Amino acid sequence: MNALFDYILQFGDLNAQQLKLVEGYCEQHRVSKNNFVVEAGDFVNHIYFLTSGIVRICFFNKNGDDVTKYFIDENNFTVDMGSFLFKTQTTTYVQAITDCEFITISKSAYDELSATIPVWDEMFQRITTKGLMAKVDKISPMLAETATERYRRFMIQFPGMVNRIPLSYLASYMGITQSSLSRIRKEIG
Amino acid sequence: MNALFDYILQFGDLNAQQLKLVEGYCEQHRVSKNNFVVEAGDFVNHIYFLTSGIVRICFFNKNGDDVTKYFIDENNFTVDMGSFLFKTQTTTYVQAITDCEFITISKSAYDELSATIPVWDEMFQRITTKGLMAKVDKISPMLAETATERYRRFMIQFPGMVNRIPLSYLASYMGITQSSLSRIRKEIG
DNA sequence: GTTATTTTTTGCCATATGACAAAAAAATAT
DNA sequence: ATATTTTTTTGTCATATGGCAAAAAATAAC
Repeated sequence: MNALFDYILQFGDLNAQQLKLVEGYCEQHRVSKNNFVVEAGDFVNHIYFLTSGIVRICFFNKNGDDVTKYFIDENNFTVDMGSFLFKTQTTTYVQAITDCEFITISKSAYDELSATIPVWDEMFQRITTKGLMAKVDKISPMLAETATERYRRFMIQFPGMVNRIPLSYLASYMGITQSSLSRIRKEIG
Repeated sequence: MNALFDYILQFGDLNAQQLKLVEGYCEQHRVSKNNFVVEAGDFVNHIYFLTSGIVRICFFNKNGDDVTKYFIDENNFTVDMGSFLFKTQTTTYVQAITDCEFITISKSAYDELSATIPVWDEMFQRITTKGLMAKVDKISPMLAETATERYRRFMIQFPGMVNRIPLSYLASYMGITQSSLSRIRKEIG
């Protein structure tokens, strides 16, 4: 719970009373390895703050390939904020790569907090915007890099995550085949 | 001006009086071909709605290569909303690829509108979020595609833009060399 | 219209990555 | 512990793309 508070307090100030209020709306949620947190077609009606584990965001392309868009690790929101805020169907899956624990807040709870805490919406606008900007900034340079550079960057950006993610997922995130990634890893060590 | 109104009214309702108010704050701005609208290091203090022309968003990597992140065409906001809203320095350049015309709203005007029109902030949150999501959705699948597929997708997503953009920019956007793109284009026709 | 400059195309060869299949290793179930 | 399944590595060859340089074409300058 502290992790969640630490996180959101970066984006705005809440007093002790407000934090208490937020805490009252929080729920615990567990998803075990390989299960889906959210599936394409769902209307997302919770926000998920990941307190332990790793999830991946993926979709299936027209050939049926499972393509990983990105990974999210501890102490970050995993949700498709767009779907949550705009009440649209998601087009992506959120899958637990390891056993995961979340703190969730339902849409109705979110709306009540929004009505009660003046800065709530602004905070979540910031969280959403910043999260999306971070994604753009991570993905965008990858195209101009070789696979080896992407792998190096990934190891730097997510130290410790590399060894917890199946190679196939990481390869599809990097846009290369599993075999190639295996060879790159062998090369680099 | 109508194009701007059409655009923002997708994201919330404004009555005639409010539109009048917005119009009063709008300014015209022209940037001629190859000039920069915004440079890395600037604090962005206007939002730019592009009414004619094409711009590209780019940055320079550590090797000094000029890397194009994406293109924006008529009737879209070009601004780095993150920098605008959070008053941070941009890290990217916005360059006019053709002669461009913009409608701009200054930060101070924006803030006054924000104070006067209740739904203003919410509308721009939506515009920002949606714009960022669109970027993620465009860039994200590219990694899993071959260069040829990327080019085909680009032609579909931005019909008419292909022939107004220098090859070198388009190539760097797609993460390949100009020569390769030239060959792909020859192949496809 | 001619010249200079920029942009695009092409040629040649090197290298990175893909496709497919099989072997090896690791994880999981019994 | 053993068998089964999943994941990773490796082998072989084909193909896509890069690097570099020069030619051709298009654009801009005079």
